[in-house]
Amino acid sequence: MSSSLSTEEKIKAAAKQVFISKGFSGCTSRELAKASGMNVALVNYYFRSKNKLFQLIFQTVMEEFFESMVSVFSSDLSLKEKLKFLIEREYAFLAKHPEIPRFIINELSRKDTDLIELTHVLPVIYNTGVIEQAIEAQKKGEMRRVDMVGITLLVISNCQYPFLAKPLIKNLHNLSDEQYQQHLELHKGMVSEM
Amino acid sequence: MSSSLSTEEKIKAAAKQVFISKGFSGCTSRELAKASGMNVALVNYYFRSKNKLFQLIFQTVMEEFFESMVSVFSSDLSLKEKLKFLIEREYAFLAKHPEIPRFIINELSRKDTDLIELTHVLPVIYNTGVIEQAIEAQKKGEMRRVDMVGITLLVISNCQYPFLAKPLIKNLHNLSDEQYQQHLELHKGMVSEM
DNA sequence: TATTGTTTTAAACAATTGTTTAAATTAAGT
DNA sequence: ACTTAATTTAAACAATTGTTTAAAACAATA
Repeated sequence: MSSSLSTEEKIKAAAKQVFISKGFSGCTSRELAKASGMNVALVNYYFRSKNKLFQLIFQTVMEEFFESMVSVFSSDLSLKEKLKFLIEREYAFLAKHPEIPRFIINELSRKDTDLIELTHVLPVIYNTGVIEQAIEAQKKGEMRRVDMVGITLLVISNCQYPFLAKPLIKNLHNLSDEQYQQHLELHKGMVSEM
Repeated sequence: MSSSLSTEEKIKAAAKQVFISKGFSGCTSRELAKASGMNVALVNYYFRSKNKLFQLIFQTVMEEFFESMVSVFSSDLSLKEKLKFLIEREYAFLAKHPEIPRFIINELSRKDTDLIELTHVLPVIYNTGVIEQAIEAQKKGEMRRVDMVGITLLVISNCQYPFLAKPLIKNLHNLSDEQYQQHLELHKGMVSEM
């Protein structure tokens, strides 16, 4: 099945996995090559350098990361429903890709990397009309007086952190994977209620 | 002033900074040495290896990290007051050391490191009597039916994440440091209310 | 002052890093 | 089949990695 992919795609797919789980400075060119069944020269033949390959992959990870968020915001729902749905979607995404928040936060905090352009994500979200909905709801007094930044911060805090801090919490409370999974479900319910 | 410290202390202090901001695999022995004004050989003279030095520093960072948490839990306060106070303390700590949550989560998720022992932290917390307080409060119906794991998860999610995700949120909403600071304050107030 | 042991230095070590070379292989077009 | 271009390979490159060596500088003690 993996042989049906082109060499370029194979390298990209493997590199994505390796970068996400070990970070840019946590892996070597040869590791990237070996993970895709290729050699070092091929990686640089297709992507020029380790850094270029990383940049490419980080970009796509970011896009996937915001995809569901934007899709929910642009849906035809009330603000309340949007938030509820967003939490649902976030948890589903993070259950599939639990390593991604750590990866993104990490690499964004690297000072030595080329600046990542996120500015194009912002207009997309703003264009979904969700901002207007929030202002409207506040006028009607349906919502606490918190701006959009506050809401997203609250929502993604409680969605992402439990995945982000899994090794910390597990270690701290001496939990098995199954036990932690249970707490995740409980937490999700609680977040949805607030 | 820095010259009043011993060589060993200078190296430790500098290495702490470097490790926290760049991670174990994000820095080199020579970088650690230079940051303390010493040379590579001295680092290994006092600490045997980069890995040993890291292990030592990670240990102390973890202890500092849990210190305030434990001190609050062992204080002579009601459960409600403890939680309120904990949030206050956490925010104060994180304002001083905003990089630490990322550092800890990151290094704990590394598969190739020697296992970190956190188990001694747990008994300390349990011995503060805070667990008994929680059970008591639940019996009296003063508290929602959530266990200790759920509470700590909720609290530290909302305390740590805003610092953790600063580069992400700032980038996403195009905020200045000052603007982000304002949102932090707002968020803190909201968390305290819940 | 001579003799310890401790601290610091510069240099070296082999191994690994990211990247490039140039030749070998395969594929495509005529 | 012949030619050209695209892909893959193994080997090499200089630079950097973590760590060690052995000698120098220093401090303490007698």
